[in-house]
Amino acid sequence: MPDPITAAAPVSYTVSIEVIPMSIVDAVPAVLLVERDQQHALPGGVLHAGEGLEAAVQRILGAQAPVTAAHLEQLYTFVDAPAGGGAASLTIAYVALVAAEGFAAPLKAHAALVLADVSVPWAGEAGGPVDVCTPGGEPLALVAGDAEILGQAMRRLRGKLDYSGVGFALLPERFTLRQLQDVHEAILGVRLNKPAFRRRMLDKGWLEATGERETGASFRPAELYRTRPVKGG
Amino acid sequence: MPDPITAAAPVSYTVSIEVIPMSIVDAVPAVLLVERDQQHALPGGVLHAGEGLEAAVQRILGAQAPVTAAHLEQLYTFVDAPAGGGAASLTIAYVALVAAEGFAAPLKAHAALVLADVSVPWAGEAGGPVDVCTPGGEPLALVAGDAEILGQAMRRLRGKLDYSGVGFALLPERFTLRQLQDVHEAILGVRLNKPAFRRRMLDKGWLEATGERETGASFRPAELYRTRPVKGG
DNA sequence: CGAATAGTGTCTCTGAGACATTATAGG
DNA sequence: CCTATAATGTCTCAGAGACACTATTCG
Repeated sequence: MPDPITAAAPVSYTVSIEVIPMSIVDAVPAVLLVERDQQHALPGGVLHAGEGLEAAVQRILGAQAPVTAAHLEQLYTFVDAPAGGGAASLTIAYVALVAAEGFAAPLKAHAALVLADVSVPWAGEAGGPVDVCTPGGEPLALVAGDAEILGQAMRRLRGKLDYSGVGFALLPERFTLRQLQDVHEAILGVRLNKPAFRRRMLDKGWLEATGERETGASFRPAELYRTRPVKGG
Repeated sequence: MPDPITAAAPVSYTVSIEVIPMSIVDAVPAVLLVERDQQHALPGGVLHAGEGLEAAVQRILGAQAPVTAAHLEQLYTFVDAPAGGGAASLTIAYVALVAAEGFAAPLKAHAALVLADVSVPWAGEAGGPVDVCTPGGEPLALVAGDAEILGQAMRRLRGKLDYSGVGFALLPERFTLRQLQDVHEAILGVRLNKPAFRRRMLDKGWLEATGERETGASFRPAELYRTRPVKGG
């Protein structure tokens, strides 16, 4: 027995998307933020008609922070606080994982883009305070709500890190085991044991040695690995 | 540089919610489905204006499958296939975990409600085919899309089971370790080792012995436990 | 050869599975 | 005293941390 009013005219929502373009820069988790009115916000925009969610994420990234996301992941959806005007609205948060080199070009091209280091303490499932600052260490003011989103994103990554391949999305196509370990340490915020980390990664069978080696180092060059194409799907 | 048309009139979406009322019945994962037109669907409805997401979930459950959910969890959001009419719409899927006894009353009260056993094979992250049938073993026809949602729900539960307390939401307030193990085995679809399971659970510190014992069994009664109130938040 | 890092061998410790043994209820 | 299940002790094995040692590149 539906209410006749809502049945005749179901409530309409404006649907926004917010994206967290995230990477590991200098062994620290970092995101791209857009500067607006002295504050810093995640890139975002409105979902168009007939547009897929991931397509919208790509469009918004292209317009505000043109990075190549190696992994897109939906985080969660929430209703926005009513904005006075009264139009109901909803936001869907996405995480976009990018290799570190992917941040340089957009930072040069878009003056409003800012690189921010993120630190999220381990506070169980609930999560503690999220700290965002410039690589220099100056704290940044975040738009209301974005700190919470960043915290959820970091916790999601931590949870998925060692049973899924999300870590690889933060690295270039060829990488050394040390780089992979740096990514894991940055996300987890913990130092890991080198031999144990190597064993675990190689035993998973996700990696393939290329036979090539790092160049440019003044010490023994590390072997380059790539993710192994999974056979059979 | 926003497009003037969409900026003036941002696209409106109708937002639906679908809920998976899930429990473990007779050591098997089970859900409540609504029968409609020879098919079976998850309970669902439209999000009202100014309504919170969890409030909407509770309202929809109350109307279609009145259970007491001990744990609500947002699963994911997707855009619906355009329904001819052209109105854009979006669905948010939720999981509602219920203690097994909570299914009896709504099944009696609502004729359209059906209890269905769910089986989701372990097929990595991608997931394999989802099988839904009556407790008797007869397969049920699901509305398009709902099988995928059920699969995601089961995989989410499997992932969270042993680092979070979700398992407790599927049990009454007081329960035996055997019941807890049955819940874990049902969700994971695997037999677990009894001494190891006991040790792990007790070591986590989430449990508290009540000193009371099971009644009615014709053998040694098991001790009843409850979840320990977490101190300090 | 020295510096710096890659990569490996080995010992130990912890946590889980396997299995057997003891404990306790009803009939 | 028999049966069924609870609860626990112990052995073994696998995975991870700690640590030291070897390997390789540049200057």
